[in-house]
Amino acid sequence: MIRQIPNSDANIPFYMDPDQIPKTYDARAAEQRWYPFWEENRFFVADPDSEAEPFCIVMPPPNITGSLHMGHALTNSLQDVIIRWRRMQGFNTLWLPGTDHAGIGTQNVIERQLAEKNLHRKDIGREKFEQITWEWKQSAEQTIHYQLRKLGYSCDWTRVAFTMEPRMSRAVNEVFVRLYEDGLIYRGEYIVNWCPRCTTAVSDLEAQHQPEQGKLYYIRYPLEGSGESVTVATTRPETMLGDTAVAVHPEDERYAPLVGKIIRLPLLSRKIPIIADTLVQREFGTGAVKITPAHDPNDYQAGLRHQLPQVQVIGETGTMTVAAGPYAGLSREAARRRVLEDLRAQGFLVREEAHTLSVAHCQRCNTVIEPLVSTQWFVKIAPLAQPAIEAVESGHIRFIPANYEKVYFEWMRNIHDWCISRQLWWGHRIPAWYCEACGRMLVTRNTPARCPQCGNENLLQDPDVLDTWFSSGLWPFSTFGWPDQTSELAVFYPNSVMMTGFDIIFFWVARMIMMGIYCMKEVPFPLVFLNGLVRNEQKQKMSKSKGNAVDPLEIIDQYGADAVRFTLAVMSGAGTDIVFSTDRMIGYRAFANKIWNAVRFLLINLPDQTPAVSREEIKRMLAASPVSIANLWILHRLNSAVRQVNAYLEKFRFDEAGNTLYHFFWHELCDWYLELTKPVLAQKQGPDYHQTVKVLVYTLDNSLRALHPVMPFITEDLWQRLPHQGQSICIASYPAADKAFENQKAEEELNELIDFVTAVRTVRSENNLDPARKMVLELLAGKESRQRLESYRPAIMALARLNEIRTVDAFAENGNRLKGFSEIGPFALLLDSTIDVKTEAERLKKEIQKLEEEIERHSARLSNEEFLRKAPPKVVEGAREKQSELSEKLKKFTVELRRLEQ
RNA sequence: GGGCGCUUAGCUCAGUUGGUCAGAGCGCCUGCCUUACAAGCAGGAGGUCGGUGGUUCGAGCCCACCAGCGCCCACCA
Repeated sequence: MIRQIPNSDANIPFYMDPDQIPKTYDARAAEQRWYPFWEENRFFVADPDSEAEPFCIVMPPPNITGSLHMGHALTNSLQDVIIRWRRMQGFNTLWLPGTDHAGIGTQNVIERQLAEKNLHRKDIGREKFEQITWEWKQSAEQTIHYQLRKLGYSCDWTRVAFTMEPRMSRAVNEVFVRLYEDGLIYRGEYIVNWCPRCTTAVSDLEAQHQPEQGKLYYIRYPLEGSGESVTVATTRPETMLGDTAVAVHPEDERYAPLVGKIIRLPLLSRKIPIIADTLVQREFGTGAVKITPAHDPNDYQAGLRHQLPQVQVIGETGTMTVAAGPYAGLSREAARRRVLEDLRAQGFLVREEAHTLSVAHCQRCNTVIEPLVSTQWFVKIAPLAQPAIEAVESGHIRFIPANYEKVYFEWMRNIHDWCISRQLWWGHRIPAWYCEACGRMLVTRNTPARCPQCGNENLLQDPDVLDTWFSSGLWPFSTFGWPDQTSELAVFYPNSVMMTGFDIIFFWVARMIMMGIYCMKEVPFPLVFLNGLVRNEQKQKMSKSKGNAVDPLEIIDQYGADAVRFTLAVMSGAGTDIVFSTDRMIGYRAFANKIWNAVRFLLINLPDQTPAVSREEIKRMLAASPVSIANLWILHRLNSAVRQVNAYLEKFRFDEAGNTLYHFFWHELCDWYLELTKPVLAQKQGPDYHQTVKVLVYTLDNSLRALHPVMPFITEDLWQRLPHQGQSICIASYPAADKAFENQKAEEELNELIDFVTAVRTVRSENNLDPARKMVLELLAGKESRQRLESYRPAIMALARLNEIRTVDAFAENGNRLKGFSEIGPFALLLDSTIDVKTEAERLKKEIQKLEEEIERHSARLSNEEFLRKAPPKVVEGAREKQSELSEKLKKFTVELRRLEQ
């Protein structure tokens, strides 16, 4: 029978008949089948009018600079796990997807494309450039959305957002104007980080410092009117052309007489003063520093203190200005070489020594940052930072892992004003206009018609755009239509949790917190979960710029989306990076196959027309009639696994949640329970058979639902074939623990059975007995043990491959027997051939030695009076019990060994 | 210069408030195509938890120092 899935690709057959279901899981088919089904049935669409408790995550919008990489797959897989889990728990769940225009990043992408055609953006003009970039945005966004769907993410596509769409611009302008009116945005001339290649200012965060091997050059500056001179040390000799002073420490006795004297700057012969300023460190270099206010942040400040002129010798594109005199027109680098040559030739270069320095590079293009004085817009950050710090201090926002709170505080407490203007073409235009007639500046929400001062209608908008993170910072509320008071905003702000990479705490998280509190008077989210980075197998950070980024689609193609998701989830420990490992992918692909075959096993054994089994039905069954140990046990273990998984997900412990599910499903459900049901299923009738079918259906149904948030495709694909209630596993309920299923006794008894079967298998394996060969087993057992055995008998016979179990009061002396020990009692496997006495004795000796060592450790503890006196009674008692258990076992082993050696 | 973190089986890592925690997965060794699954099944080997000292009846787990390694922030020419 082939069932047709509504809205799904008709070319992919969906077999219901167990005989037709393939033996291996076909991930591609399941993925193609179910995503359209989910989306078209609107399972992921949130309803702001719902009565249910809201649960909302706004997706960190990926940059439209390109396609998604494994880092996106990681953070979004974790988000989808949480979102799907909460949705199944009945929350009114919203995961809002979107993309970021990524101002400088995207502009660079387009500029590189133009460069391939030997074009500069100025060749085509701003309008054309914006048009091309919008076209790029369309295609990049399409690719990203496709990738997100392939990964199975359950986002609400009816609410997809983009940071530069009109409603976002409205929010951006609103915030800008409010901040301006509150005096928190100002415009002015300051020294900023300037990228000469991007020809824009960048923020401190975008200036990335890298250690570089350079030189410290000692240059002699002659004093005016005397033969004396002062030697300064610098790593950037070309900036001497812009020197307007030399500074010494005010308490430096060596230079005290020189303060106030005039120096004649070499090469340019400019007269500059010697000043005293505490910025100078006496121990460094010569204790005398050249001051270049136009090209160094420290010197800039010193220049202001001493009213020094600023001589800009390096221009916006990194070439020397006319102020550099004979060096004008040279690049920074060429100018440095020429200056050094000339200094050397004229005897001013005293010496040079190796020196490691920290050089700032543009985050986007890696060009060396040039500090330049220019007119920019700034956000006054301290008043915004203060409440943002308090929000975390007071616990209104918590970080997971918690130690990132320290990182956050460290940065927030030392924060500088934020340069938000960029001399770029791709971004939100700054909502400021200048009157061409009177020069009046207007900061307004909407484009003004005329100058309120002089009535002139010729107003020019500020050509700059905003730092891309300005709009990202509004994401938790701008996506809901703010500044309008929409119902979405009322329901979904604050968001429930912010999940993102730790590398953008400062860029993004901190700014969202500041902006959220400022605009909404309320924190944007109570919880920040930070995931690690994805590294390659050489532990290097995976990134597009390094060229080692991996497209998730390729990996999905090889292992299936569910295996990729499971691997990422289970590998993301608390706050640690994850090392991308194909071995793990292979392992979890195998897990998917295991799940596939477990369900296939059930379907093969399932009578036609078996109905779905509810929790209430199982509870009634437990209350009404005797149920086999195996059934009691698996219900107990499922319940326990479910309880743990829920607890782990509450704590965002994806690794533990994944491991719990994996271990339960494979090593409890498949390894033991399914094996235990085989003899029962073979009966085809009787109360145990009917109960077992029910428990199997119930257990697999619940297991699939428990696994669904991590492995959505395979679980839906299988669940649809099981007897089930409801349209899709996506909106089925998530399993929850229930005390009615707890059964410690079943656990103990089944552990006893497992111990017994394992003991028999061990004996067989260590004596190289054919695993397939059926054997006769004798069990030396008292009354109680015999009773126990009866309930296990068929299971043990099947699992240990026995054709008979005899209970005896003593082992007969005739015939060959292999002895073993279990918690139930000593047993013997009957052999028709001679056993290797020596091998068997060796084995026993080894066991005995192990036991003796363990007993030794315990008696040492128990003979320690202080342990007995100070340790909690529970611990002492536990140790005593263990001790007697071990001694008992040792006795049996010793007896057997002695008998063997006779 | 500040701050954060890591060092546990060959590899990648778990080890929550100190007392069955010395664990998992992969890899390795042995034997099996046992009618759900060879992307499988059964059995097994392997670590004095970086070093030293301390606190404690008891320490991968707490403290100190030492030795490696990594990351973040920072205006030292």
